[in-house]
Formats: sequence, structure tokens, C-alpha cells
Amino acid sequence: MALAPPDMLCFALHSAAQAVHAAYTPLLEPLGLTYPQYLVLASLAAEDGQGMGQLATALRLESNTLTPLLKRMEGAGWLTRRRDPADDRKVRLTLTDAGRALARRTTDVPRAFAEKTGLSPDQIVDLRDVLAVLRNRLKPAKT
Amino acid sequence: MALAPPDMLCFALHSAAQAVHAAYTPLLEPLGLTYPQYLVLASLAAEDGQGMGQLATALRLESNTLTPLLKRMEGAGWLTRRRDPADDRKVRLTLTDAGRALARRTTDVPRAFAEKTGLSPDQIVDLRDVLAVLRNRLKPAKT
DNA sequence: TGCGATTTAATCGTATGCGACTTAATTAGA
DNA sequence: TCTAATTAAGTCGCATACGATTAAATCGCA
Repeated sequence: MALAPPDMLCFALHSAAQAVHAAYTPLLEPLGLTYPQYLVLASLAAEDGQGMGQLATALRLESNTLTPLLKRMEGAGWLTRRRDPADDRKVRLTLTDAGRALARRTTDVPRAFAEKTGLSPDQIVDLRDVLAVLRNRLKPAKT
Repeated sequence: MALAPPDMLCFALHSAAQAVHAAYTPLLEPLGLTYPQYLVLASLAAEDGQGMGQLATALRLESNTLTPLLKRMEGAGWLTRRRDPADDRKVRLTLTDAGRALARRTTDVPRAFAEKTGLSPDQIVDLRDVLAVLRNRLKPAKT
């Protein structure tokens, strides 16, 4: 008998990720943010002025995913995309005032999510680290 | 300072799920299957003749996701979609001979994936169960 | 019995996400 | 120096995934 999805690790991961996405949506939708956009905003809030390649490595996304996503965020007025004067191939990303203000409005989001999980801070850190190890083993980060 | 994605549980889950997807792709692509299609096939191989609603509940997907996915699988000749004679609203899904043959060709996939994770069988079961609890807490299954 | 409420799929629009490929700029090496 | 290789983004096509809505069938209850 074939293994059914409810018994598979891959499905548990797949469906848990979707559930996390669903749990974030009501927290982010009032701010006009999607979940991947929130990750971009958080990454730039932690380190502004990142290049697209750097952001792509950090979020483990390809340029063909990030380019339209960033264009939408630029269209919303949250960041600017400028070519690096020193290397015209690179695009540098900088939050606008509106982007920084929006980032400040997201400070409570991680806490609200943590409460929804019902996990203790220790459990959250442990699970996060186990998943990071698994991810890095399955798909090492780009150099 | 805002929490950056690498420190977030949500990102660990999100990126681990994508890494799992990426790890399955080379196992499934030679069979002509995508990852969600593989889940459908596995679910029907375990219990053939499921209704769309039943499958949607099992895989935690909506009809607007499942309908086009199943139409593609029907187009590939792996299953049939027939209205239930007793209730014309329901669509019943049945594997074809080709679908069952394809399912048999996937029997090694879970083992190959398990090896890629580098986790022991016990660790896999533990992680799976932790994730299932988290998922069910964030997004309870439909009744 | 008959009609409003419910259930079930399907349709439409939008947003990821990636493989394959293209284009432009920079780098490296003969 | 001058071109081939490399790098960085972007374009295109396809496959999920979901919210909102619709259409059809069935159910429930007066």
C-alpha cells in the first residue's frame, strides 16, 4: 500500500507552511502586504540598501520571482530600485519613508503569530533550527 | 531592530517547504509529475474513488486549486472525473490503469527523499508529527 | 409540496515560484 | 587590448494557491 499524504513528512511541511501563510494573512492584509512582501520588508528593515542578489540569497528566491514582486512594492511606494553606479548590472533596494513606516507597523506581527502557534519561545527556536538544518541539507545556500 | 527572515520560524518553514519541493522535483519530473500531482496520486492510490471534497480536505486545498490540477491529470490520462450518479454536485475521482501504473513507479520516491534529508526514521516521524500539530492548531481541518 | 438555505464545483483575478532563455555589463585571459 | 566567459536582472511560460463570486444541485422545513 502506498504511503498517503497524511503520513508523509513532505506533506506535513507543505501543509504547515500553507497554514503559516494563512495565519499571517489576516495580520498583513490590513497593511496591504502579502507574506513574501513582508519578508522583503523585514529583510530590508534589518539591512537597508541590499542588492537584489543579496536579497535573493537571503530569501532563497530567484530573480524571476523577485523582480515582479519588487516592482509591485516599488509601485506601492515602499522602496526604490536603483542601478548600482559602480556596477550597472546590480540593482540596489532602498526603503522609502513610507516603507520604513510600514515596517514599524509590522513589529507586533511576529508576536501575534507566535501566540497563534501555541508554542513556547524555546519550542519555536528549536523547531526553527531543525527546519533550517533540513533546508540547508536539501538545498545549500548559494555562495 | 526588526527580526530578519533568517531568525523567523515562519521563514524557516517557508524555505524548508520550498527546499523539500526542490528535492522532490528531480524524483518526480522523470515521471511527468509535479509535486502536488504526486500528492493527489498518492492519495488516490491509498484510497481510490475519492470525491473531490474528500481529496480537498485531505490535501487541504480549495476547489479552485484542485479543479485545474485534476483536469491536467485527467488530460494526462491518469484519472477520470465523473459526476456522482447519486449526487450530481459531487465529482468522483478514479485512477486509470495508467494512473495506477504510475503510482507503482513512485514507490521508491519516499525512501529516496528520506535519504536526502539525512534524518533517521524516528526524527522524520517526530518532525512530521510536530508539524502536523502546528498546522492543525493554525488551521483546523474542515469537518 | 415548494421554496429558501446550503452544499459542491467551477470561474475569474491576482500573486507567488521556478525552469529556460535573453540581454546587458563586467571580468578574465590569451 | 580584445574577445570569450561570467554575472546580474529580466522576460516568458507554466503550475500552484487562494479570495471572491457564480451556477447548479440538493436539502430542510414550514
